[in-house]
Amino acid sequence: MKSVLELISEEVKEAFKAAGYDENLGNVSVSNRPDLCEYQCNGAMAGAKLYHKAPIMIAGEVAEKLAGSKIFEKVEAVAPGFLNMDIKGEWLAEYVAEEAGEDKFGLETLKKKKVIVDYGGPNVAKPLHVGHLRSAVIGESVKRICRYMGHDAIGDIHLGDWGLQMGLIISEVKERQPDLPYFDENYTGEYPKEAPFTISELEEIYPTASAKSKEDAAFKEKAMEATFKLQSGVRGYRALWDHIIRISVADLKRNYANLKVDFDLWKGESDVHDIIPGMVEYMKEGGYAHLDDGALVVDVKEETDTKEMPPCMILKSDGASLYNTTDLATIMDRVKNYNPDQIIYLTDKRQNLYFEQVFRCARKTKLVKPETELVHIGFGTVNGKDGKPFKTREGGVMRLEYLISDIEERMYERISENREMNEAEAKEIAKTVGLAAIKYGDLSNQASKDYIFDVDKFISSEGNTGPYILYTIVRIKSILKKYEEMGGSVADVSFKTPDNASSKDLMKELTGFAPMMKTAYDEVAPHKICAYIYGLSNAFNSFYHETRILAEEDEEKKKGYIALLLLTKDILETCIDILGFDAPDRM
RNA sequence: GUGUCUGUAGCUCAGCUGGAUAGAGCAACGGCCUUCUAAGCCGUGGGUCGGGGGUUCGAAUCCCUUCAGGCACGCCA
Repeated sequence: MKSVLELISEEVKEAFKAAGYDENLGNVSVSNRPDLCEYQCNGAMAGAKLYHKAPIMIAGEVAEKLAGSKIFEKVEAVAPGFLNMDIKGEWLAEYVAEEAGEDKFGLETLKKKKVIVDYGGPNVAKPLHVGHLRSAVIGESVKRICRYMGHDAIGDIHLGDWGLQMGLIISEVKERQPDLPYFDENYTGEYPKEAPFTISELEEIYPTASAKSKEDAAFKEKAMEATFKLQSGVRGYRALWDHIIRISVADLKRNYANLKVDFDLWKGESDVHDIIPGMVEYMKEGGYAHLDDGALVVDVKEETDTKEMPPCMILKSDGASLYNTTDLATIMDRVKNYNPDQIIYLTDKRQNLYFEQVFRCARKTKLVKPETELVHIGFGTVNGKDGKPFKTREGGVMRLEYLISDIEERMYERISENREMNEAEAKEIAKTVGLAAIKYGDLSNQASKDYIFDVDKFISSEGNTGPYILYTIVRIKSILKKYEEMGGSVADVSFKTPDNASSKDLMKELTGFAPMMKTAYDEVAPHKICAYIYGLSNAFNSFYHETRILAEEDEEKKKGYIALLLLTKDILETCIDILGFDAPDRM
């Protein structure tokens, strides 16, 4: 379905043409002076030079051609050459009615692509912290945007489950419980089904081991050896590793479920371990890789580069693989198993250069087809109110779990102050609203920028916040419920010509959904969705305060209002679902 | 040093493919609940768009330059 702007532009272009000018001058935009008009076209000014004519003359001539239009209520040429337009409420209502009847509110979906979204990226045996929030929250939304646009998007968590950290944990476990069968080289029996540690012990073991390795060279040596043994497939080490993964993944699943983030694939670095030797061999044989300072590298410099571009490292000088190796092997694996048209990575933006190297390397070595899109979305840092990376009051890393429960607690207090409801329901609502507050707080900022994690601001329901959006939805739900209780049927409503400024404004906002989604997808910009629903919520709330909906005596008018409410609610709920959170029924 | 990102109201941020008087929210101040959720709405004040130059009829937006800050630059991930 064509957007309002497209339809108006077509009309205005036609008028430019009829008046003897280039029709490309007829592009229309939403007015930046709502006090003067609803839509504007600046083409006359651009055309002034072309036709050696005063812009106001051109605008005047075009305005004349638009005189009998079925779309416009008002068209005027204003100095120095603006073409100002208002549209007819009648036409707008018809458009909105059509939009409401269309699948996805008239959004034209794209030719289906297979997309892999690589996000999350937590390390096993380490608790999630604020740093993991952005990848999870933005990644989930990007995946949902892709799906809404018609693509087949697969989310992969891409666990960090294979490096030195695993060796560290194994070594520490060995020091604490040396008698476990995993460390007995002569042991041939079955290993225990139960892990020798719990998740909370595991979460303590890793930092302890990590700290120890920094001070104790001998311990680090052991850890590296353990890593090597694990990677060479030593039976006991693999069995112990299985326990670590199983316990961690169970915990991660619980945590991500709380965030309403779900992955289709729980793959990790370990999954490509076996194909690395083959890939390295392929790169050597193809003449792509060469030795440099003892390390195996692939040159990724290009002639057009204006900056230094270090080579992409495939193997360290000691022959060990590294992050690059795993990522390249993962690309190879994904091409083989899923044949994606596009792979999207979400990581901290500090890895920009790194991913550029990896992508260039993958292309140069023909791991991917030339048309396969490799995209890195680098996001900014989460900062505290002091503008420095977010920390607890004590200066430590804030666990995501605690952060979330703190916010839930505060939402619970708010609910208890405002409404009478039983504790169970209040807790449930606090959870829903709290999650929306966090996710919206993150997503409403541009992904690539750093942002300030301000809990007070996020949980507030004033301004561009999650709770404000939810409150708007809850309000609508509440009115619709009452309408049905009064005997009205939501199936039996239809849009009416708007009878005041606020209902017309609301309708205009509603027409913006499809173009906004297209932009949010093109620019991979969830914050555009936030900005849109904030504007829509504002428009609705203004309308709400000006209009007595249920008390309206004219039944037809009332049905028109209800139709507006329904569409507003549908669009808001669709948007928050794409952002990755829900609205409660009341709050 | 090279590259890259950022700099807009006291604070947090939009706007950046050039258009009219640069927008929101918070904070400050003032109004609006016997009526559909006041977690709301309406209003007031508040700006050298880091600085300088250029292109243009017209610049927060494009180009150059400069200042300040963040980040990245082969054996970490």
